[in-house]
Amino acid sequence: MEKAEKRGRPKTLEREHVLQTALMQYWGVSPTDVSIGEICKLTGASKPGIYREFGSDDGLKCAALESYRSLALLPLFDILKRDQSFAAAKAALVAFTTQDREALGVPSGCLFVAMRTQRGNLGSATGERVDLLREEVLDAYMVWIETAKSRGECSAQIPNDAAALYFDAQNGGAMRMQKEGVDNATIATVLRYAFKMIE
Amino acid sequence: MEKAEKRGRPKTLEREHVLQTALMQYWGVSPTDVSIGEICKLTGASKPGIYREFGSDDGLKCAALESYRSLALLPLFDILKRDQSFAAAKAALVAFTTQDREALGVPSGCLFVAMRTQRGNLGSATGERVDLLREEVLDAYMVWIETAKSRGECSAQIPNDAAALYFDAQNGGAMRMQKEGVDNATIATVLRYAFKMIE
DNA sequence: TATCTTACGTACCCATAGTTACGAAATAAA
DNA sequence: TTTATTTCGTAACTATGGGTACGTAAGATA
Repeated sequence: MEKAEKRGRPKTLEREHVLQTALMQYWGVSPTDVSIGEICKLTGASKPGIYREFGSDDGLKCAALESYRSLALLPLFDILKRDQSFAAAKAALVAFTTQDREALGVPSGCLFVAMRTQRGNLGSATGERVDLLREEVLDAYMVWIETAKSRGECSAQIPNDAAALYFDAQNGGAMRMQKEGVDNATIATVLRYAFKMIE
Repeated sequence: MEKAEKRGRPKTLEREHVLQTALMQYWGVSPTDVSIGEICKLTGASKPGIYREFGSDDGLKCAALESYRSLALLPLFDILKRDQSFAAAKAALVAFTTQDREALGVPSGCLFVAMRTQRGNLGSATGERVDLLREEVLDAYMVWIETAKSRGECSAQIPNDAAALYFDAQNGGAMRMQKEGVDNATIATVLRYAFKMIE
């Protein structure tokens, strides 16, 4: 598994460490308020080192977003795609969204939501990735609702695309509340009421 | 009405013009992505002139927020306090939120919502004003719901504080959708479904 | 040992943004 | 006309942040 010894000076930059640090900072602080210099201080990496590894600020953010997708978005997709009742999925969504972040050692709020509101301040690579992810999320919601309707578990008249926007908006609202310091129990209450609507 | 002639060089800085320009920029672009220098270019005012008039970046933002309150938040409070049925008020909220901004010559989205998400990047004066306004908004929703319940127009079991957060979240979501380019008709659909929940 | 290759990191460049020092200009009062 | 007063705006200062030039270190190969 070890890569054969290559020529030249061996690389010492810890890619994963830098990436995880960047992710946590972007997530916990804000994707547009954490400088490369800050990441350097926190990881001990040098600026040129980070640029060699990620190409640019945009590249680092993009890589962090990709990590975030694996970490926080895939579980969401999993809930929506899992073979379970509409009601069970909604409950799982509430539970997932209002997890105790502190206990999990993970920041509150949602990096993806933050990047969407900061869309205009992101580099092209990250920005376009955000757009794609948005599509992916809305699509996942839509397929989920479609399935629920076809199974007769959801008889709401709302069009599927509007319903997808609706669920996405609820999630966004929950993340914003979390950032504003509303406690998770209250957020869960709000979400349950919001999700009760469509059934 | 004209102020008596005062000593010293007469003031030439057009306060209202600067304030309105700043408001529209903060609103249309983002409160944290418009520099004083930009406002200067747009209004012809000089930097020291603006500092003399508003004290600081924080002061200008705070003044702009105050203007925004009069322009966009008071009408909201008016809807909530007006003597009308719960259903009528909800309809009015939807209509107000999804007005054709272009036709009104006003940016899409909501400066107050934007400032809330940017809370950490605001100066102390603006930041604290934002906090106060948030209280004011949540309070207005709460009184409104309380009244509706006491009138028997709303029988939802949701606690009043959670309901206030709920409506606030819906509004925030709508503003975000508007910024992301979702058309007002779709937003109205989503909002109507969201508001249908509590009745 | 000499050379080629690759990565390292200090120190810098440049642009932007908030802020202000300060001399000039304009007006009323003396 | 001189003086006191008030505002004006150019040109700076300082800090920050994205990005990089370049000489050096560390290993493989010859």
